[in-house]
Order: sequence, then C-alpha cells, then structure tokens
Amino acid sequence: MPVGFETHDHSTCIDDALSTADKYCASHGLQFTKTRRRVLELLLMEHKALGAYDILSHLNTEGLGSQPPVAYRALDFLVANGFAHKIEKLNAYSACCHPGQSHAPVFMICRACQAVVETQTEPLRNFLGSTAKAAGFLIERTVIEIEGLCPTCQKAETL
Amino acid sequence: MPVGFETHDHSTCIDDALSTADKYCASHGLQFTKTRRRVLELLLMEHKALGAYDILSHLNTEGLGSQPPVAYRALDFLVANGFAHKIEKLNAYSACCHPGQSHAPVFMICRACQAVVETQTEPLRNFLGSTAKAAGFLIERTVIEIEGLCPTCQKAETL
DNA sequence: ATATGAAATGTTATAATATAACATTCAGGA
DNA sequence: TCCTGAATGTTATATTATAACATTTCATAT
Repeated sequence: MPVGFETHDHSTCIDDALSTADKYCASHGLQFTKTRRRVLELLLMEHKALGAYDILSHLNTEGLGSQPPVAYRALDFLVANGFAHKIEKLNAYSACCHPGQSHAPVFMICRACQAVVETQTEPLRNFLGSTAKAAGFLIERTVIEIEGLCPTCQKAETL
Repeated sequence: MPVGFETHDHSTCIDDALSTADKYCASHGLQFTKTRRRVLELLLMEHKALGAYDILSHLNTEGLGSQPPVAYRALDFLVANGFAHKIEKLNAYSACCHPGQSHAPVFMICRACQAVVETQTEPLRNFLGSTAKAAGFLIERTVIEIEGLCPTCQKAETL
C-alpha cells in the first residue's frame, strides 16, 4: 500500500484493490460491471491521475465504448462508492488507496511527473473539523491537494 | 474582514481590498488596469465564487471585452498576484480576503447558497508541512476546500 | 420461467470551461 | 522619440462535462 513516493509491490496493490471492490460491491448489491471494473483497473495501473478522456480512449481501443458518458458514468460510480477520487486541481481521477477508510484524503501531486500519492491524516481532519465548527459550518466533503515536487523530481530539477 | 459567515461591513471590505491592491501594484511595478480592477471589484461584490464566463458577461455588458481571454487574463493576473483565488471544486474564482498573508487558504463552500468563506490557519499549514516532509515532498501550492452547509442553510434544510 | 421495474448502457447532441496563436496597441524607460 | 516588453483584441479551437432519451440488461418476485 503506497504511503509515500517509495516503490512498492504494485501487482499486489492492484489485485487487493480490485478484490476489495469486488467484495464491497457484492455485499452492497452494487453491479461491478465490466466497464466499471476495467476503469478501476486502468486507474490502478499507475499512481497517476487520468483524465476522463484518457480513460475513454483506452475503453474505445478495447471496444468498451466511445462516447464521453461511458467514461463519466464509470468514474462517477467509482467516486460515489469510494473506489476512486477526483483530483480537482487536475480535472482527473485517481484510484483510492484506502477504500473503506475515513474521508479526508490528502493528495500530493507532483507537477513534474504527475504522480499522485494519497494519504490520510487524522489530525488534519480534526483541524478542519474545528475550523468549520468555529464558523458553524457543516462539513460534507473535503478537497485537500498539495502540489509540488516529489523526491525524485526534486533531484532532477537541481541537475 | 470576514472570518466566518457572520455579516460584516462590506463596503469597507471592498474599499480596503481595492486600495491594498492599488498600493501593491504601484509598489511592485504592476499595471492595475481598468479591466483587472473591475474584475477584482466584481469578485469582491459578493462572497461567492464567480465563473470566468460570469465575469466575462459583466465585462461584456460594460464594454470591457467580449472574448474569453479577456476574463481569463484578468483572473490569471489577480490569482498570480494573490488578489484572488481559484476555487478548484467550482471552477470559479473568489477575491482573496487576506491579501499579502501566508499561503494556505482554507475555503468553506456552501453547496446551497454558494457562499465562499476564506480562512487561514497556521496549524493546518504545519500539519500539511509535516505530512509532506515525511514523504519527502516539496510543497509549492495547496488547495484546501471544504464543502458543506453554512449556518444559514443548515437551518433552512431542517424546515 | 417469466413478467416487471430499476439499473445500466448506447447514442446524439450540446454545454461549460479554458487556451493557443498571432496581430495590434500601449506604457514607461533609454 | 524610439524601443521594448506588457497588455489587449480577436479568431479559432481544445478540453472537460452533462442533458436527454431510446434500448438493453439485471435482480427478483411471482
């Protein structure tokens, strides 16, 4: 499970996420259809965010559909059920690394290599919670995205 | 200065922000042109985020330009110089309430009335800083947006 | 097994957001 | 005044996203 920019066993990572999704859908009466599954797989293949039209062109190649709603519907399903997130800053989508867990994901986005790493921090949730509470605001969702340079690209920049 | 959803002296708020921008531009050799000033004024008029095309239609009405780049250029200038922020979740723009101050703004966005309130919290910056540091990530910008219901709209929902 | 209603998909069209590219004008310093 | 970089005007187009409606598939209740 990726908690940073270090490498990890990626095939396991993909398999785990897919089987978690399988189980979740089965137990919640959700249809994890071919297209939905394939889109999640595509998102899992790299720790990068993919645009809806990137996804769509993969699907098109594979004969799974050629019109925008095909991609958007699958992505909407994945996001609604916590299997993926939308990265607002990029208008792109990324597989969730912590499905089923609490809901204040933090994304670190490398502007050079487009890597996206997701973390969860409980203290952060608490801070946002108290900030909101002070203003009388009721939190429903949070978007927390950090842009900058990952360790690898920092080294590359100084060359 | 708005720090929450309570009301405040809004004309003062606008005047202050404009004159701050005037001074900043003068002292930094920036041209605070008619269109740029007017766009900031439009953003200041309500504590709501406005889309680029909302801005554009105002400008068009006032004879300040009718093509998208007119709005986007002014908005880019305002954002680049810290007079406004882009609200990524809304693809919209909001005047900065704390120009010249530190750079980890938190936005609370009411999904019912579209009010946008900006706050700054130092502890939050520290948390993000340490999260990033742990991953070896270099922060350049942050996007922190909380969606939910403002106090007024919470009351309205329960009716 | 089969009728049925909800969910998912296929498809066309279009809306909303954003930028590229290049010609022209303007502001301010040499 | 001339020069240069900044700003603007304008055309065209790229990118992201959704509305609307017809058709098919699925789960399940009978």
